Amino acid sequence: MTTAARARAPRRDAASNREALLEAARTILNRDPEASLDTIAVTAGLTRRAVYGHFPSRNTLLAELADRGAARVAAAVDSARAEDPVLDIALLGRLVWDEVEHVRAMTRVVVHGPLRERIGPVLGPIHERLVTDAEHAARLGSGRDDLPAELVARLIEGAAFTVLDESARADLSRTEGRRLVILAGLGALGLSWREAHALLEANRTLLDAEAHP
Amino acid sequence: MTTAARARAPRRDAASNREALLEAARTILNRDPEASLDTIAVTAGLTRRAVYGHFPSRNTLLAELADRGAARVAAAVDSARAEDPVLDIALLGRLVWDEVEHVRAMTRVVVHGPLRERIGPVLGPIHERLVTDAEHAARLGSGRDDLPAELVARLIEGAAFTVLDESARADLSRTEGRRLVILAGLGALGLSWREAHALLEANRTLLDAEAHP
DNA sequence: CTGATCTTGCACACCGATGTGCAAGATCGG
DNA sequence: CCGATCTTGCACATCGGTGTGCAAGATCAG
Repeated sequence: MTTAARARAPRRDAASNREALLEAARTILNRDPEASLDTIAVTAGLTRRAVYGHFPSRNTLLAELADRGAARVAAAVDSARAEDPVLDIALLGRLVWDEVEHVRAMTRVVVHGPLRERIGPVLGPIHERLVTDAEHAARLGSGRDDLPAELVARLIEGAAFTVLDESARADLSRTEGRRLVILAGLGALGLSWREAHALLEANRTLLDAEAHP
Repeated sequence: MTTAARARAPRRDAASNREALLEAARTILNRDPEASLDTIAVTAGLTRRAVYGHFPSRNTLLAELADRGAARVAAAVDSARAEDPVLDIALLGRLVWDEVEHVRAMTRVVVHGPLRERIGPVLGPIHERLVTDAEHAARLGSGRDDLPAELVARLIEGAAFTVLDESARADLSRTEGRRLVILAGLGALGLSWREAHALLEANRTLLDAEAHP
């Protein structure tokens, strides 16, 4: 950058160790979101002291982890969109679910903790899309009209988190999680369970392995 | 108890200070569940050191707080029961809501934190009642049949916590909270929003000031 | 092989929290 | 008023965590 360029390229295990730290943090924090830096370092095969050779502080590590996750979710969310608002909410559930189900226990902490503001640029648009869908569905008569769309969107988000908790507790399969997060979301939107069930039957791709309608 | 009886009755401010500590803990912990013992003591008009004259440890204080809340919830829950399972779930929502809405932020921490086992005897029966209602409703065709009753019960509980979070965020009124917790619960059970709405219209006492059907 | 780069192991300072000991003081009961 | 009871203020120990400094060693690039 400035005057003195590096005399030599960095050792190649520097990058791999850095990745190992992020990977270990992902694993450990998903088990215990309050885990100490030492636990993370040891899991990565390093010492706590060595961490500070890669990250200036604990928070920096966590921030980078959150950034990566947020980027993946953002890309997934932008990859597809449905015209019908009810279908779009189901689709949104599936897209987000696929990106967060492998960090189930961590998700709530990241979204509701101090890192929330950091991933705000990702969360905001998702929330707005839910609000738009909710009021669109209400106008069409397919979604509830007895609560403000803003509130409906929050109920749907809350339902998704409940499924996240439950799936971490009961160790649900990926497909079961998809189904559950969609059913719970549509229930919050005001659909009867038969309607939600029928929608899933009519759109089997929502549960399929790789679907980008 | 044993040989040496107290020479004199305890000072009357001992009891009142003890109550002040519990009251302060309720207030402070509801704002910040991680609040320090010092904050609680000062709020009660005492010193941190004085707390140990009433409680042997921080945890003891919290435990007594949880016990009192649990006792109130247990009494409320046992005060009424409806024949129809759907109506019973709505009723249950209202009964519990009225007892916990004044400690909104604290509820999730107590139920999901280390004090959970302490209030287990209260939580257990409520959960069982929800499960029974859910499978009963499924048999009648009024509740969802596409998920195990155990899971449906958890979704209903999760919906209630979502409403709790939202009500703390948006400072909803007591009545709005009642309505919301019932609607969210019935949505998780699989009712359409029109059905849920109709049920509330047919049972206005669910939202009334003092109803014991 | 040489030397830069990375890791380690120790040390330390710092922070915020809980829990105790003890003496002096304030407060209330009889 | 006397004395038991409660509160205070201080010091201290303990614990677990983060962040740094420094020297010695391991590791890898060239």
